[in-house]
Amino acid sequence: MARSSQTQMAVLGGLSIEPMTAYALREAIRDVLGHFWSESFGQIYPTLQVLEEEGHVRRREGPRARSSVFEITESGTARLIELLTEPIRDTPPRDGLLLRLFFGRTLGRARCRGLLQAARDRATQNLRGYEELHAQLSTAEGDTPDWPFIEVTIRAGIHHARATVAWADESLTALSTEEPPS
Amino acid sequence: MARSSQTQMAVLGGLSIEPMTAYALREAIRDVLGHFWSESFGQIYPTLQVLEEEGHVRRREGPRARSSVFEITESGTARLIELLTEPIRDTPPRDGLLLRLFFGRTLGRARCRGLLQAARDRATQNLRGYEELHAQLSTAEGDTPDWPFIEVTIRAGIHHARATVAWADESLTALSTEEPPS
DNA sequence: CGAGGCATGTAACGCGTTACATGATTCC
DNA sequence: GGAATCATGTAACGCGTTACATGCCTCG
Repeated sequence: MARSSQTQMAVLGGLSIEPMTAYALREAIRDVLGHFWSESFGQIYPTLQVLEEEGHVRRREGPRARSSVFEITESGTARLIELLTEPIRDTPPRDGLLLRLFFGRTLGRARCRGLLQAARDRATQNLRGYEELHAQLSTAEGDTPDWPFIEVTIRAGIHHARATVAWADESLTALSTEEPPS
Repeated sequence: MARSSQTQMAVLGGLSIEPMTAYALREAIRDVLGHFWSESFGQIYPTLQVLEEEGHVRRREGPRARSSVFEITESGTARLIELLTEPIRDTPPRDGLLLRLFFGRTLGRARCRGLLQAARDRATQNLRGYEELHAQLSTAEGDTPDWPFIEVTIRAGIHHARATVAWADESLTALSTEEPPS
């Protein structure tokens, strides 16, 4: 009974879609899972070694000398389902933007508006990113069984980005006056 | 030039609104900042000691023996502004729900729908929580200069909760068929 | 033949949580 | 007088990031 690992979930999950090198796995996580997940090299390599020892992944010769392509084994798939079924461990929230806005009286209205505008810009940019990602992946993966699930995660990003834009607009209006109304 | 600390920001910010004991500070952070921030005892106490040594907070006799009420000093306010002005350090995202849904093919549609339904329920519950919080604080703090900013953070929660509900509904529909369409 | 990207790993460090440990006060 | 809550702190541990260290391969 190995202890639970979120990194194992992401690694096994990635390999369940397609065998890859550790390097490619990291890129895939960054580019595709990037808006809701992250893993660093320092986690991925040791995790792959552990998974190999436990027989959950198999190492094959890679495209170059000293490079390896990893593929998931049957026991790895079982382990993945086990991990996926575990209760979600929610990380304590830490939103630096909201924390700053909360203390907006001290920070000042002008700076708050700056932060809100920046957040709005980022959100619209993200929105475009999601649309690109959706277009790109729907042609590449559109007819694989993974696609409907991938799409769900992208649409989560879209919904949240839109909500952020609406909230930022509303808040910019609310904080528009330089001095609070008497 | 002390190193940046997110905990210092939350602690000084809390005390900038009202002097409190460490215990009350933790409760305030949990109850009011809870939906976008968290601090644990293990952080709050050492941070208060550091801030006291640096002269950013002052310790006064508390309501009981061996208890202290902390209040922010002038240099503490300056330090708070300094911290508030620092660029936002965004924590790498880690959304366990989206990670599981992404690997939904392996997890199975039924379980995905379960997760989505649970997320939807939680979001509607949060929504109610925000409304309560809004009502409660708007009477308690409604005419303080902090209120407009507090309201902005609550409305962020409301917007995101609504977005989550809409996304969950849409996704439940998308994943409603037991077998993928041929 | 050099720059940049592919590829693999290790080690140190910091942040933050959890669990532990203790005691005062209030309310029933 | 006992339970719950207020109150203060410490210590160990784990997770994850960052920085470091190394080398191959391809393209221009």
